Amino acid sequence: MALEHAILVSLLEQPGSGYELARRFDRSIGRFWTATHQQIYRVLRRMEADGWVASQEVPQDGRPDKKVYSAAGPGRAALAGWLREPVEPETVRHELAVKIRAAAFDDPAALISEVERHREGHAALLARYLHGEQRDFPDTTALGAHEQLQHVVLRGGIEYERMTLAWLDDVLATLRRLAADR
Amino acid sequence: MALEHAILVSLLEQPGSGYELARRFDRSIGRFWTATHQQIYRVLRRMEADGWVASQEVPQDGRPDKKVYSAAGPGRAALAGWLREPVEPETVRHELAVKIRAAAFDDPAALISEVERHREGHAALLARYLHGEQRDFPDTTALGAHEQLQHVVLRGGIEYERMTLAWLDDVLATLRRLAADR
DNA sequence: ATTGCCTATGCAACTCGTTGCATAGCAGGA
DNA sequence: TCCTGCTATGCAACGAGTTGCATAGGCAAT
Repeated sequence: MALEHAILVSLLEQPGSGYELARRFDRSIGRFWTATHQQIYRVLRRMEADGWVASQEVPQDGRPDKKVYSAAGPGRAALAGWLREPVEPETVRHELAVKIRAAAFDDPAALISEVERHREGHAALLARYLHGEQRDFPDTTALGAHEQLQHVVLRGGIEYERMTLAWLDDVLATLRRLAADR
Repeated sequence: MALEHAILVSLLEQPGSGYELARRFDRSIGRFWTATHQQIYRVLRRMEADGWVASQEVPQDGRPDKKVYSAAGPGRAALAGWLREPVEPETVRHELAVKIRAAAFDDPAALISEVERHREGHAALLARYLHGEQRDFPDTTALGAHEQLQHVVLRGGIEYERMTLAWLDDVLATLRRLAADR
């Protein structure tokens, strides 16, 4: 289970409430590990019971109180131990790829608009990543260890999106060729 | 839920038993949708109850009997309907990426051998994909619709592995630089 | 002879993850 | 004014997915 570890990393980078964590997962972390707010709240309670994180009630005016969590000693130790254990290679759940193979048993043209929609989503995400890179890493010559590691993960996201865009163009060309042949 | 649909596609391409499907998921399909044999057996039973697939007992000598499943009419219809519904973008569960960010709070050098191990795995997979491409698509000028769609999905896998290899080299260079700086 | 692996299917128990709903105050627009 | 949406947390129920184990014959190597 890596959700605990992803939460720990996020809390070490910056303490926050369950709600704030959920938004971080929606934004940056979500490309590598997704989680809904339900999962996050449940895991946070378990982690607190295990002493991995500590929480503090923070009253706010104009909005509900929040419980701000931060990583505790045992959590850091657990993270260090996990770092030294091997992990499985990443898994991908790619429904669109299943659909493309399925299109062989139906009309390939029916998939074109769907693939175009996915292409737009990936293009928007790439733009957001590139914008974030400009903002957070304007000068790559003088970065600390922390920033260098964040940056190399971001570069992974950027390259993934570029690759995916090029592939979706390949898919679209194939589907259009097949549609024209009929 | 796309497991049903992935199974249907696989059975349309070639009928087979639960055990055979599990091996196909381990090999080719597994890069886009993973499933254990447990899940496959369970879903096959449900699909048969729903009339999506039909099965036939096949006695074998020297090994246990098997139940060979094939896609039935209602299954094909369900697949055609699913093709016209939008699906979510793919999700990635990338523990290694979480680890790389976690390394900022520990010793980055501790990750080097792990990343090298992952690199080897991806290099082996790329080699297998390229070998499969040579074997299954030696002449790309005269492919049917079916083969063109299979090929474009395979090209996606190939490009994914190439991209990942390049990124892992980038990660290794970063980790080694950080280790040398200490 | 025993051990381990492959084919083939399945049960039981568990954890992971999603979906729908509820509460509750405040802000902003039609 | 009403409706929508944001912040903030949580319960309950369900479905997806994993892990451990069981059966059972055949094959190959030690």
